[in-house]
Amino acid sequence: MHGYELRKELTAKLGAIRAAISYGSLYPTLRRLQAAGWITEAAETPATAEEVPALTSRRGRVVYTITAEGKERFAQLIAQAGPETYDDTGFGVHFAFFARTDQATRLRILEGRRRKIEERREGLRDVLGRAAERLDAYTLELQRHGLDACEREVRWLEELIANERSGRAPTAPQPGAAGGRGDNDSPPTPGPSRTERP
Amino acid sequence: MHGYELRKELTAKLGAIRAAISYGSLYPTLRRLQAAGWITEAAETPATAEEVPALTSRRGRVVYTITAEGKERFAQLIAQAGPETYDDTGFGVHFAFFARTDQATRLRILEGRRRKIEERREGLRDVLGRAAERLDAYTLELQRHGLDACEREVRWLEELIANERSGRAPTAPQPGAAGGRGDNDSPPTPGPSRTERP
DNA sequence: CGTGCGATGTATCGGCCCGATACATCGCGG
DNA sequence: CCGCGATGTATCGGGCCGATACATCGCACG
Repeated sequence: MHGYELRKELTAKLGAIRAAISYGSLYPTLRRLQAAGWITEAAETPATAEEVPALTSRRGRVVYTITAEGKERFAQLIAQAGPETYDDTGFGVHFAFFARTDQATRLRILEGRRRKIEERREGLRDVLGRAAERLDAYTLELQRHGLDACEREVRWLEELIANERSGRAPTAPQPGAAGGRGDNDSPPTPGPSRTERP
Repeated sequence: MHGYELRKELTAKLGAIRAAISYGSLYPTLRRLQAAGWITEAAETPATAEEVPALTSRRGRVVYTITAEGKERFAQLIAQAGPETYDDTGFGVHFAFFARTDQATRLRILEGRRRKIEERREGLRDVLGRAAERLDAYTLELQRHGLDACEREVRWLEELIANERSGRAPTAPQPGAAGGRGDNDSPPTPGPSRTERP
C-alpha cells in the first residue's frame, strides 16, 4: 500500500479506539520502518513505462511492501505484552490484530487488560468513597460515568475470556461460508482458534 | 500548592478520563505559566525563618500561587470552546471544571460533545454496515464495543442536558447544607446554576 | 539500632506524536 | 471554466511522555 491508503485502512480498523493517525507521524514512521528493514519502498510505475515522459515533476505515490523480517517482527510485536499493552490504546491495537495471534496470547492479553481495568475501577471507587465531599457534583458525576464504563468493560472482557476458553469466535459463530475476498484478516490461524472442533 | 501536590489533586479530579500528568510535562508547564504571568512561584519558608541555617542544600518545595491575571485567563479557558473541546480529553477537562462556569457554557459544551459522539457513532455504524465482511470477527467486536460506548455516552449527555435545562445539579439534589470546607469547587456560581429557585 | 524501602519532591533529556501548513494532481458539478 | 473536495507526499515547531537522577523523610522489619 501507499501511505494515504494505509492511513485509511488503519482508521477504519482502529476507528473505535483512536482518531486517524497524523501525517506528521505516518511518514516519518514509514521511513523509520524502512531504515529498520521491515518494509521496502518503491515508486509506483507511471503508466505503461514508455508513456508520458514529460511528467517527471509528478511526485507519484510510493508503494510500501512488508519484508519477511518485517512480518516476523510484527508477529513478535502483537504476541508480546509489555505494561503499555494494557492501557486503552495499546490494548485496542493488540485486540484489533487478535486474529493474527494464538489463543494463549489472546487470553493472556485479555486477562491483563481485565486486571488493569479492575485497578482503575478500584481507584475510582476509592475517590468516590473517600474524597466525595471534597469534590463538586460535576467531578463526581464524571467519576461515576468512568466507573460505569469500567464495570461494563470488565463484563465485556469476561464474556470474551469465556468465549476464548470455549474456543469460539468473539460473537458471530461463523455465519455461512464466511470468507469474503482474500482481504480478510486471519492468515496464521484459520478462524479465531480452532484446534479441536470439526 | 507545590508541583507534586498539584499533580495528586489533578490525578484525583481527572482520574476518570486520563492517567496522571507526567513530570516531564508538569514542571515545564509550571515554568511556562510563570513566564506568562499567570502564576508566581516562591520557595517555601524553611521553618520559623531563623532556624536551621545549615540546610542550604535542601532543594525545598516551591509553592505556586495563581495571579489575578491567571484567574481571569483560566475563566476564559474553561468558558471558550474550540474544536478540541469536544474530543475525549478536552471534554473531560472542561467537564471537570463545570462548577466554575455558567449554565449557558455548560449547555453549549454538552451539546457540542453530543454532536461529536453522534458523529463517531455514525462512523462506526457505517464501518459495521459497509465494511463488515472485509474485517475479522475481533475487529468487528471492537467496533461493536465502541459503538455501544457511544450510545451510552449520548444517553448520559442527554440526561445531563435535561438536568441542566431544568436547573438541577447533575445528580445529588443538594444533600443537606452541602458546603464542606472552603476547599470545594464552585466560587463564581454558588451551586451549579441557581438563577430562580429560592 | 541500623538499614533499606516507599513516599515525597524537583528536575532534565531524548524521542515521538500531533496540528498546521505547503504543494500538486484529478474528477466532478455548477 | 472555475472551484472545491478527495487523493497524495512531506516538513516543522511545540508539547507530552517515559526514563532517569538526585535528595529527604518516616517507618517497619530484622
